[in-house]
Amino acid sequence: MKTESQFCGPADLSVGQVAARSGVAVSTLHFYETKGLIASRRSPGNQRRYSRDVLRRIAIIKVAQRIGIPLSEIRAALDRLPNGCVPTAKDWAELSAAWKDDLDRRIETLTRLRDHLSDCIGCGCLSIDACRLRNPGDEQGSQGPGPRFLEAN
Amino acid sequence: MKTESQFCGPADLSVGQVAARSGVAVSTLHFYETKGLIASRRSPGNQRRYSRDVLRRIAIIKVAQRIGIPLSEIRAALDRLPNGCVPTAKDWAELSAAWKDDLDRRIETLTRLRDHLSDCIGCGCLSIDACRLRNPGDEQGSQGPGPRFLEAN
DNA sequence: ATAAAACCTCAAGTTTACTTGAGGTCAAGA
DNA sequence: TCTTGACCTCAAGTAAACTTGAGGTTTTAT
Repeated sequence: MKTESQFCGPADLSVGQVAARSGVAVSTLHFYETKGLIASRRSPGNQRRYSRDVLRRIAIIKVAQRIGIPLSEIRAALDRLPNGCVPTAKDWAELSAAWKDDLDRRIETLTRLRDHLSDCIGCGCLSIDACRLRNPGDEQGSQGPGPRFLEAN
Repeated sequence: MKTESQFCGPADLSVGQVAARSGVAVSTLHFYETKGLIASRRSPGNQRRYSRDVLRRIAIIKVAQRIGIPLSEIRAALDRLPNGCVPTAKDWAELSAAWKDDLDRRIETLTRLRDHLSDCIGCGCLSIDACRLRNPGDEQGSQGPGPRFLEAN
């Protein structure tokens, strides 16, 4: 409140300010920086200074995370943006369109799973080789972290 | 193939056999056992012996995982079953009904997110405080592992 | 009787996405 | 000036769900 530049210009933001405005912890901002998701300049005293674009970038990151995109992919997507580190509305349009497809696929997968589940409720058919629920086929359903078990058939 | 008991009775299974039939790795079976998800008897030589029910139990675990239920909850659900360690068709009906609700909720959340995303594609509205995408509200979207950031507003 | 395949235990490693802590620096108000 | 509060850098911890490895025992097939 006190250090905000009087005229509402593009004054740089400190980590604390970015944290407050974006809703992510300071430690997370540090972390994102090490992961190459955001960047910062330094003040004479070696403190991080962000331009306001970082807020938009973080917004994009958070949306992507809610969709279920891992940080590595988010980073890759942001890296592919032609406009350096300032995502434009057009960039956002492209990203969000791609991610929407991703989301569509996830929703479809889960919906299919749900339908099978409905079919199987109460039927007791959960046999190892017969039930469709047991044999994923196209439905991947991998969204945890860590090494995933590769279904080997 | 060779050691299967001749008459197709309820002969106990070794870890390797369970692994082969269920599609999960031996190490995973060990792991599930330490987590209390499955149980085993021991042979005179201290090797694990499973009754066939374990296959059904594993089937249930895998379905639940695909739905997105964490192992801890799966364990809790299985523990709550009245019938000891052999889930009956009725048990399965109850579990799957509960999990279907869970799945329904997840699908709804993602669908809502997708709709917002569609609204926002190209509009460039991704401003920190205005956009609905940025302000989760009811949509939790937490499905990663590890400590989650608690949205503090 | 043996050799090879399958098991056993326990400790430690892996990935993702962060957080916590220690030990020290910078900036701003009283 | 001095005392906070905000920052900085590393290193290490956390949680989930497993995997890998070392060192040793059982089974099983020959």
